[in-house]
Amino acid sequence: MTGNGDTLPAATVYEVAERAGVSIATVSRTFSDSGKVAARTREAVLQAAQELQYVPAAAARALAGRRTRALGAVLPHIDGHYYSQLLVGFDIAASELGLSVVLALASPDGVHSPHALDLLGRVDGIAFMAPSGADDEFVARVAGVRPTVTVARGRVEGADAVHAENRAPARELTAHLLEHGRRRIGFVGRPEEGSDIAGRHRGCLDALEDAGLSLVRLYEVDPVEDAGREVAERILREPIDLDALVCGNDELALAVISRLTAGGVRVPEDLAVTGWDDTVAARYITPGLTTVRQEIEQLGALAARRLAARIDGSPAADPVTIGSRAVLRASCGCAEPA
Amino acid sequence: MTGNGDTLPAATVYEVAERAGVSIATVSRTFSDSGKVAARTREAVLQAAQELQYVPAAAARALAGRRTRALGAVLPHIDGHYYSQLLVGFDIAASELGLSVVLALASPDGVHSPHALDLLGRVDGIAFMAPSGADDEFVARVAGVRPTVTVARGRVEGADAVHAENRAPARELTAHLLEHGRRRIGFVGRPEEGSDIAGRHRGCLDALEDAGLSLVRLYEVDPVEDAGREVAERILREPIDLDALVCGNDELALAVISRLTAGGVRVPEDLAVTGWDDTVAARYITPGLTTVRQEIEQLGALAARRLAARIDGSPAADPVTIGSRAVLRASCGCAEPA
DNA sequence: CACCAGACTGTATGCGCTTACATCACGGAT
DNA sequence: ATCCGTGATGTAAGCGCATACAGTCTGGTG
Repeated sequence: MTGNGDTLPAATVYEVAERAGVSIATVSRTFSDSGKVAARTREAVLQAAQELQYVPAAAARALAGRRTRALGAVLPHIDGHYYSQLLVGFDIAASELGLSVVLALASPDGVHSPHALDLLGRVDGIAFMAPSGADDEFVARVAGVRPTVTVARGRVEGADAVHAENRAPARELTAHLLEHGRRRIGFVGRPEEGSDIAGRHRGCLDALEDAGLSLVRLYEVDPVEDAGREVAERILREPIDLDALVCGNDELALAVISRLTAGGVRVPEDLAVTGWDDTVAARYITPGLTTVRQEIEQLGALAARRLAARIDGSPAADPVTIGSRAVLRASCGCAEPA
Repeated sequence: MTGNGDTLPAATVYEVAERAGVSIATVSRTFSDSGKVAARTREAVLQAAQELQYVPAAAARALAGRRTRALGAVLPHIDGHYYSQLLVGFDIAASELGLSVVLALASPDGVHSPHALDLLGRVDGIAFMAPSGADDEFVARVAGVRPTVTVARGRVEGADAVHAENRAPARELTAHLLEHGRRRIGFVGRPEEGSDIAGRHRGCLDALEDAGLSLVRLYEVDPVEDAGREVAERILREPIDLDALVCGNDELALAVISRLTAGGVRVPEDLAVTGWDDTVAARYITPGLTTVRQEIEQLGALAARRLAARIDGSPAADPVTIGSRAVLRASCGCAEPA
């Protein structure tokens, strides 16, 4: 038999109060440090609490205080750099604000489990970090009843929005390709209304227009490896006159490069390729992947802070955007650095 | 001005009860489907609830029901494949059991924010997914008062434990290296008591012993890219007679290969290298990284289910281990597949 | 036709905490 | 000496729900 198996009932304010020789109100005040407790008393309470291993019951606090002190985070249940960083930033910022984070992973297509609703009863505000999709309606509904922030999604009435910069960097990235002498450019990714990839697509078109050119081809696919491989295969099968491919994210770009290279296409000599996100693999593939790095953690932190502000009564604010910077490696045609 | 800014106070059982023409007990029963409600009544309640956009307040349920219906997950705040998958598995399993997940990220060195304590007041059970470290004491303390499960950590009295298989696969992997004719093998990673990497190290030694050999060198470093690069640099600087390197994880292996290759060492011809985790980059680097793949999601799911069982009264059970399988690519000396 | 077992539903209590409001002690101002 | 402001603490009333216990109503039995 390992351990005692059972757990003793936790101490309550009453027991702490009795032990410290004060009333429960004083215990409560001590733990919510409203500053209204004399130093001596405070010490005594803390001491008693420590001895009893007292931890305030969040449920009771939430019920009495009418706020849960928790934030909800909805993201697709896929692993990967982007969402991990987002979540890390969100959690750190939330915990700095004294808020807990409750998770609600949605399936990648945006369908929520019935428990996504439970979330509403658990938190003071919700951040939607999954890409726009089947849950648009749900988001709008939530935004009507709780402080809500969307992360890199289409605009929702009543919700705050935070974004990573897409259009301008995409424009620069594409312009960079043009400087390398590329002229026949294709884009890989589905530019869905309000999504990150739509912004990247737009920026790519901007640069092209600046140069009096137009996009040779749009491969409208999901931003996943499989889709990237398929695009590469289509290119190998029906060669078209393309000298650069701007991919909506690194997953696509990596798969494209890998498959194309295996098929005999030289990257970047025959075809330059760029990605977006600066994932780990981007710096291990050959040639190194030229991509865009963003402070996704900051984005997550921003979301948490906006939510907290809304909860504290601030009105919804204008969308906020965080910056990004290109990481030039070899896949665009630059010389591989030492 | 965007949105109404304010949120209406949420509906309660009282309002639903009144609208449906029943008592609050019936509303409560309907939502906790204890099966004690007549179909007609149930319909009426659901209807009323829908109209009022009623969502049960988790805090009140928790307080009255004496259980939060939430699990806590403690993991280091680093991004990466492994922890994402773990969390995804944990969350999916938890939500299938009707439980929410509250996050508590600890800094990578195991130091918890003061808010890690809050977690105790918020959940019915806690899973520690961060590697053993500065928080060992905290884990033991939690295990004394709440159902607790450790994931890939050293044994803790009173806590359940789940692990991924390490020793046996490491033995096989090393044996595979021996089959390739390698004899002078080194290990990269710090084999800390009870950790995954300790198991891998042990398995590596097993295979060596089986063959009457011994480890040529142990590079005892943290399992991160920087450390891998430093090991590679040390090897370039002070060449030692090594023909294979078993790395504690992919991060190390990738960094080692990358740096070594840049320094003129041919992998796998001069030196074979293996990793662990089968991260994304493992299949994009050249040569493809031979590594071990594990169903980390399953591990997370297992943790959630054990916790739920403990909460429902089951006693602590014996540690559980999930399997794994080697993924042979080219870095071990195998021919690169098509 | 009286009686009883279910099957439902209602009443009432309390989960552990926050927070208005009341109380009290104390010291300076008048 | 009296009055009153100030700061510290206590009192008590819920917060929204689960649930034990007590009805109420049906239909089947003897």
